[in-house]
Amino acid sequence: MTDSPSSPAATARRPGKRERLVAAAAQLLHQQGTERTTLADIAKVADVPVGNVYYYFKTKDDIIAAVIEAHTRQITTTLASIDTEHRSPKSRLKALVREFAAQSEIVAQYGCPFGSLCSELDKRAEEPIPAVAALMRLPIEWAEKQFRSLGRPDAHDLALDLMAAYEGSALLANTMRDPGILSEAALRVDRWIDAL
Amino acid sequence: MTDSPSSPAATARRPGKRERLVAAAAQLLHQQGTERTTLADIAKVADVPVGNVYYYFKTKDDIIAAVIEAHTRQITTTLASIDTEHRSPKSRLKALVREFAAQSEIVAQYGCPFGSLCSELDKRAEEPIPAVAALMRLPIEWAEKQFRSLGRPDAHDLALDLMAAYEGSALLANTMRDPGILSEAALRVDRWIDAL
Amino acid sequence: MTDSPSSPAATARRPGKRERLVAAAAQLLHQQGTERTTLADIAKVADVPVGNVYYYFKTKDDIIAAVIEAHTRQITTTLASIDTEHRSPKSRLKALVREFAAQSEIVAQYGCPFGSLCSELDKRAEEPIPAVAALMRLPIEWAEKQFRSLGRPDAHDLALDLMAAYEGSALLANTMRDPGILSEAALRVDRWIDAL
Amino acid sequence: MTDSPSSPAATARRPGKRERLVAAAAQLLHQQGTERTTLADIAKVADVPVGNVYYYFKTKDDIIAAVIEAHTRQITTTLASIDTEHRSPKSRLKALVREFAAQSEIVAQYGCPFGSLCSELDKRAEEPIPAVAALMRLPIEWAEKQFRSLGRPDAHDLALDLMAAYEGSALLANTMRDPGILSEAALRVDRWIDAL
DNA sequence: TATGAATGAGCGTTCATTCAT
DNA sequence: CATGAATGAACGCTCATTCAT
Repeated sequence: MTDSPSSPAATARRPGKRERLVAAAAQLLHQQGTERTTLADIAKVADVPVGNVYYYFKTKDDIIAAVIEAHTRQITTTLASIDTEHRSPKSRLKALVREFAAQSEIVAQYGCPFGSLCSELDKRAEEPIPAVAALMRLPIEWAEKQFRSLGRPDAHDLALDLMAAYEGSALLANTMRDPGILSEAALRVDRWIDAL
Repeated sequence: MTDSPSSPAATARRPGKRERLVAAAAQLLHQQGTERTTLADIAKVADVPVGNVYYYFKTKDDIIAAVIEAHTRQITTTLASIDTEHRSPKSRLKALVREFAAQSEIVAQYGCPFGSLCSELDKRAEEPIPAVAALMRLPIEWAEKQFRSLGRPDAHDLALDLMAAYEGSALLANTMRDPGILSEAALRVDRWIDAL
Repeated sequence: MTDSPSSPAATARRPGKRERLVAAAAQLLHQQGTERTTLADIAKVADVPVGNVYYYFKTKDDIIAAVIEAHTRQITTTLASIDTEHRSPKSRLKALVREFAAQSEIVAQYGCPFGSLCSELDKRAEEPIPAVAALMRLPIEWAEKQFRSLGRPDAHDLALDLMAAYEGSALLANTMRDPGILSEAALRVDRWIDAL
Repeated sequence: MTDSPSSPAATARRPGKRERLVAAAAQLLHQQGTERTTLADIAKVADVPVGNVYYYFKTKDDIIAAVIEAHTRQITTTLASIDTEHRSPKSRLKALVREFAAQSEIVAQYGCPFGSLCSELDKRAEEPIPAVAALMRLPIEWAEKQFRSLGRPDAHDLALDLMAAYEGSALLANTMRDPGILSEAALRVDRWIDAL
């Protein structure tokens, strides 16, 4: 019986505890915010004893950093897969918009996972954390590239506007607890892209 | 001894302890966030003894509510004064945009005072707080009225887009610590209004 | 009924809670050492709720600093009272030795309160703490002055030897749990002073 | 396969894991004290996996006991080698004093390794630990023998005074961070021995 | 034997809130 | 009205010790 390549190792031990912790932290940070989420909360959701958390992460900030990293990776993956599955810049941009709109329900409940994290972490440190800014920079730069492919000289501004429209609509949708705000904004952005 | 009824007392104590508390809270909530701001912080900035805070506000949530109320009042005042000073819907909308852009420096440092408050308070309670939503609803409804005056049947959507553009740009400006993101977005919105 | 001058104030409140905390800390630091003494220990002995400790002392280090200060004050007082009650340098020095010898029982159990504190605190910080060194410097300088009054040009060395003899004997007495080691060493120092 | 019985194993592992642990513990106990030194610290300095420590030592107290034993052995060795290399009691005593003075730099930094250990361990247990007391008793008894050889009936007291002078000076040197205090005290003791 | 991982009790500290005067 | 003091629950974090392999 060969070891399936997806399983981490032959050792039956360690069923991705670190991953579970990061996933639990990401979920709780999104739902409760950084300050209201305790390490005990994270440990409980991940089903890991509290003391054991510190074997994987030296401080709470380290867990937060891991969550940011996980988000960054997810964004990168999503953008790469859009690049693979779509050829034209317009269809790529619209795919991103669709991706955003697909989360409208959860965003209306808890806000944009990236946006609210950026907002909160800004208050945690004096200096801005580069890794956090990357959460916004990555999709902006990607969108800019698409707009440039469309021959737009104002590609950077368009990318900023696109991202701002999403983050702003996410905030409004969350504040009003109305997913429609986000999904309808997405529709308008979609038409705007078509009209470019 | 002719103590005028409007003056607080014969004792030379500064007027408006409550006002000072609310102002201090508003400032600190903006700069440090709700969770990282302690009542002791607020009391110190307001120069009020800690124990005395509870004479004016039963709980921390009450102070936050007072801050929201103060913000609401300020928004109302601003919109009213725009109404007074400008006649045409377009110049009114552009006046609001100018108002937003004027804060770009402080917004880049601490985020939009209203937006980040909405974002944070969403995580503080299960149920959304109507007073918080009003912070967004008020300018949206006002803008909607202006767009309607311009004869736009999609006035509501335009108002949402306007506010989303501001809040989204504020978030990006804060995340990147770049006031230019906000002020340049304002320029584009300005031209967009002109072009309507 | 006049307010007795020794009572702190007319307010019946605050029966020297801070003093009780410092006294409890001094006792426990002596008996258990700095590291093994918890704030809960101190609070319990002082009969003060744990949370309340932080009203008086911001950190554990602050309590330790207060204990050092209390010790410093006690040393100063003792030396001053010896100065008052004795005229000749020799009888003063012998009074100090008597003071040391009087504590032989408790020193044999827990070590010299000053010496063991110096020893422990040395390991707590990179830099030496001046206030700690004063615990040793004060009696040394005082003794030096007495030896100088006796016309000894090597007054400083004699003072160091005197203090070293006490601290060394205290350590031996504590290690062997034998108060006799300290009290008999004191007798020999006494004769040594007489013979000068 | 002729694995000589004295060589640890065929695997090229470094010899003396246990020895390395004791050496690391001795060093860290001296520099950081017993309470501030963690098993992880010791394991890291000894370059031994944490989990493996417990194969050699059941508890932290066991490692401490091993350090005491190592110190005891070292003292015994030193005294024996002095006995070998010196014939007269006086030159032997002076050799010990020289031994003490040679460590003045490190003692000024971290205290006497034996003295501070005695001081700390006194606070760790209710009952005094005989093995700890031996750290002091051994050199005292050795010195007593030398003084007795010199025909001194007060040999025991002289030995106590000698050791007390060293330990006391070590404490002062450490507290003031001044190696000179110890080395100059050693000079005076040297002259005192000569004058006997 | 060897080792990375696990565990839980406890530590120093914070803070919203209450109380006595 | 005003205020310094009091309170306790909880938080982030540490660490000696144990466990599974």
